Amino acid sequence: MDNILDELNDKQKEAVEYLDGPLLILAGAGSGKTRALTYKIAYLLQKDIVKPYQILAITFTNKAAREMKERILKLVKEDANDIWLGTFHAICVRILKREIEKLGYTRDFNIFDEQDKTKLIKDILKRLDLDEKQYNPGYIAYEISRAKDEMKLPEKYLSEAMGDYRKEKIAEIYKVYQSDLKKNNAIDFDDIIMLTVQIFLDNSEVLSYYQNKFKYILVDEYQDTNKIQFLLISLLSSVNKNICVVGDESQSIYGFRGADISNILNFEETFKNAKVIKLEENYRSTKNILDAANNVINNNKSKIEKKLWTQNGIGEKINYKTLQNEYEEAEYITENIDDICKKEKKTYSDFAVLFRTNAQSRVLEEVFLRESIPYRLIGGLKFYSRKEIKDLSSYLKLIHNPNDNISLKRIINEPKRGIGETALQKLESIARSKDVSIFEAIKDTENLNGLRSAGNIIQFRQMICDLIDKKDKIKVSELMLEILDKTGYKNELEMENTKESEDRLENIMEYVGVALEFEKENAENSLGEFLDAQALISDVDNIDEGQSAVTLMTMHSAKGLEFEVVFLAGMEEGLFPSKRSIDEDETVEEERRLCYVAITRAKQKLFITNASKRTIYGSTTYTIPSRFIDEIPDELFDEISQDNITLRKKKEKNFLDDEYSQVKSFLSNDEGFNINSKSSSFGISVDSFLKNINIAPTKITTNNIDLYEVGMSVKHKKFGVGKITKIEAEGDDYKLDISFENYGNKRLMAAYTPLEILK
DNA sequence: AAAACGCCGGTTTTT
DNA sequence: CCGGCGTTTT
Repeated sequence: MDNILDELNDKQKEAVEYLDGPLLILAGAGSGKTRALTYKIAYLLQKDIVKPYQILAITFTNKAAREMKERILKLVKEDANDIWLGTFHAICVRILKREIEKLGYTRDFNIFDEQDKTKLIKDILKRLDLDEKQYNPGYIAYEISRAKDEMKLPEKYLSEAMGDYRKEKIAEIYKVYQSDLKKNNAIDFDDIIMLTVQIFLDNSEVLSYYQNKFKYILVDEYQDTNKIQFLLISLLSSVNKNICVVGDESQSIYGFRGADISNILNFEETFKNAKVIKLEENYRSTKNILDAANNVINNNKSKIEKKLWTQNGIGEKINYKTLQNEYEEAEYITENIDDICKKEKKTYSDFAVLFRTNAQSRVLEEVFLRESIPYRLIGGLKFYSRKEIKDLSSYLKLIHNPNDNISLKRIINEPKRGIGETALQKLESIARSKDVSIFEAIKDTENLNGLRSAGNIIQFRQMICDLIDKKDKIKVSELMLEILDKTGYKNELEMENTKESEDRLENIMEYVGVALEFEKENAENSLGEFLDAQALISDVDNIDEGQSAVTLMTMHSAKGLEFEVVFLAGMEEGLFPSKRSIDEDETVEEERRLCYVAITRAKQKLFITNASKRTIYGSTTYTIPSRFIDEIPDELFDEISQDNITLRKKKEKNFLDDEYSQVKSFLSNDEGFNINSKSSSFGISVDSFLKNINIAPTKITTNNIDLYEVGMSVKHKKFGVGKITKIEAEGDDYKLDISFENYGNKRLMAAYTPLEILK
């Protein structure tokens, strides 16, 4: 521990030792940026430059915080637990717990999740008599969220909306939303940071306390911070000016949720006398993999010049394979995993399959299950959005904070206890007229006069009050069991005795297990702490490295992680880059950065796959390989992949103008295949399709077009059974004349037509 | 009050 | 294709 600096390269050492003012560490993928950060903290403590509690260190996930804490503990003996180390949200909740009363909330505030938020917005729309179709709750939520990212309170939002009727309406909704939250003594996810900043701005003594307290502020993954996070750290660092941020603009992938890449691009201008140190040596990947990543990212116009290099060997070449459909793609992946496991000394946990959308995971899971390959799926797991889990957690939230109307409304008649819609509506309007919460209204028995369900309501009230009395006396897990028992929730499920109810019970017990786990790790476990932790937890936080299983997750979730072998599945235009991004350069660039992140997760071996035909959400589309594949030089692919590439190139060359028009007329014809499908799915519109071909002519590798013969019986998805009457070559494709039994004669292009050969 | 039905809409990524 | 939600039915 005397010479922790010896374990660093020159640049990292420089970054650790530089202590005078703002420091920007530009660190490419796998260059040991987290390592530099960790060692810097250890160094600060070891040299006794600051006390642990004077350090504020912000990570992107709770898991990263946990790991960093462990590593610091190993390096220095100081108590790393006293460091303020966590995500922006975790840190701000901690501050809010101390300071939120200044804004008129109490410490027992609840944190609303997305579902609660949407419910509240829908409530408000009803109250304001606005049409949900015109004011899509999801869109409103998004707008409010973006506004909060920029510290725009309803008044500010309104002032900017002037003249725009719709925005003015949204401003009105936002205003009511905010005041409703407060009445519920609840905050939403974005409030966690916004309210913290608001407290700082309104209370100079509070701000100055934290400004002086934190002598050093460190931020990891700085490229993914948003405006308000920037504001927060600017405020906090403005006294001591010791702000050290680490990031890589090439890995900025959260623009869609307000992350502002200019935070990192403009760091030097914003923080005077900032020092910049670049970490450019990659310790993770082979040269081939790094080459691929560099080539891809070089297609982005906006980036800070830096060249990532490695002393690692050249390594194996990249494997690229186009499969017929998503099932074959999954099978190809499992086969390769099996194969590599057999031939090399690898375990399942060395592998990761990364995809763009969670929707892709279903087929992968299916095949992994069938092939008996253990896997763990990160994210997409809707455990917490399951009804039974939401119900139980709503009970907990109501008990913790009885003013939470959203939670109360969810469970007041769950399980059924004869408190119907009319009664609830009456109670709600009484509560509103008296400006109290619904639970508060229930407490006054006079308010129940004339309600048929008054008796039931009183019983409910008593039950909740009893549970509130108990909440601080027993453990959270015990409270859960008590709720399940006293409410009759458990009994009802047991009586139902179906497969579904059994599943639900199982889920509930798993949730109780989560609480037990929490109690083990947290000495001072209170209900509030448990609920906060639940609200802040992310999917990656739960990765259990211990078990030997292949990791399946989105490319976003993979940020910051690394694996020996990585599969990138579904590398297709419209999927990745996503359909919604391909019309704008800026968003494509973000997709490209995501691709860069995905590639650089791999240490030794990279597989890229796509399916020529993919079914998602019920509709099947023919696909075009992702432009990102073209951006990787051919020579980086292995021999087996070359056929795939040659085939594609050949198609490209022969893809002449008249064929474009054929494709176009074919597509607009509504015959055969549904590449467009106007409003739905991941398919590609004719325009983007053609635009794409023009930008980067790509192949259409599809059916085994060579297999068709005149006289063959074939089956078409829409036209049914028919016989091929004529085949004519058309570039690399064939025109098939088919006489269908029920639809007459049609002329179809072989490459675009899904035909089943009947013989 | 609860179950059953049927329609519509959304389906990128998430601390 | 799925879930959510409003409507109708019992």
